[in-house]
Amino acid sequence: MALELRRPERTFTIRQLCTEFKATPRALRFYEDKGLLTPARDGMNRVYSYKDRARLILILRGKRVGLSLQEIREILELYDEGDEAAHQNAHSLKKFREKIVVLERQREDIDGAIQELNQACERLEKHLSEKRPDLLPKAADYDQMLRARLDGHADLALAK
Amino acid sequence: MALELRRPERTFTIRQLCTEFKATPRALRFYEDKGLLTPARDGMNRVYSYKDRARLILILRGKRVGLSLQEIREILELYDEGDEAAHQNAHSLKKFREKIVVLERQREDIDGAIQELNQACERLEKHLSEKRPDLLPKAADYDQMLRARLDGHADLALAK
DNA sequence: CGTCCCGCTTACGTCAACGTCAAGGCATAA
DNA sequence: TTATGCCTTGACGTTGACGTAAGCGGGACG
Repeated sequence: MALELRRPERTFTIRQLCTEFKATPRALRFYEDKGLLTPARDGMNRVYSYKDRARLILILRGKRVGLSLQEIREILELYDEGDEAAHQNAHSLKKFREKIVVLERQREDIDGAIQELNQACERLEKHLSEKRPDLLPKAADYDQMLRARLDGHADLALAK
Repeated sequence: MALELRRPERTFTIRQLCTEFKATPRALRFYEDKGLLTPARDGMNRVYSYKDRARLILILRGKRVGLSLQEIREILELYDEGDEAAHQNAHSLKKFREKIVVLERQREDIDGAIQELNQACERLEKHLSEKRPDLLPKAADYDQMLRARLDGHADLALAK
């Protein structure tokens, strides 16, 4: 099935991409409005290519790390216009470097936040095990959590 | 000076905190509106304690990692009600664990985004060095960047 | 044949996180 | 005294990223 998806001539409907990546048709059309996607058309209907799908993956990940659609568009544009407008590109270069700095700090922040949440969890578990051990999560719940985590990564696995 | 800041009885005006953390008074009042901060008052004026300042640090970092003010409030609430409502805390525990999973994925996303931005930068630099080497950043600019980065971390150094 | 279900477009609504006035209080400086 | 400056509380405006509803066209199903 992963092989199916990888076949370059393969195309997708809007709904297929939406269900695959848990987006909405409205969102994809919005991205198109903003120039981040330009799917082909079959009559009126949008037809997304394998490349469009790859762009969508980049868009969604960009969003998750806090990039604006505007910034994401700049990155995407860089990918398909190998050339032209060297002046603008100098500007892009500066902005990208700045963004990298921001993201690196963001990663530090996330590490810190994870640490603190872990500490908070430990405190909570200790508190609960003393006062209300009945409310502590059971082995079954933990199992459930692991499965959820894997589900969350399913699209990433398909994406590479 | 760091010792000054650490003295627990030390208080802060709204503007002091704003300049220290590059926020605006409007933002701090907004956080108060939403229940994330509850500074004391001297007449009409807000008086922020050392603890308020610590909360603000958590708020700002929470924002940087993409938490909503709502979520940040939940975390903060957990910090000062060490007790009571064990049932609710069991719920908090679950939410925190989920949030940790989200953050871990987010860190992966950030690593990927940094990689891509770096690649994009390399391509841009190569492109520029061939066509418009005059537009390439100079050593002075790099110096400037490093200074900016250090400034950005000054508050963190004071904060810990 | 009607009626779902998709899909399309256009247009207005919404929500978070503030920004931006407006109108005024209190204090210090000229 | 007036002026300057920081603080206050509303109240309304803004921006980004969509949601939602209205209205139409086209296959598929019963």
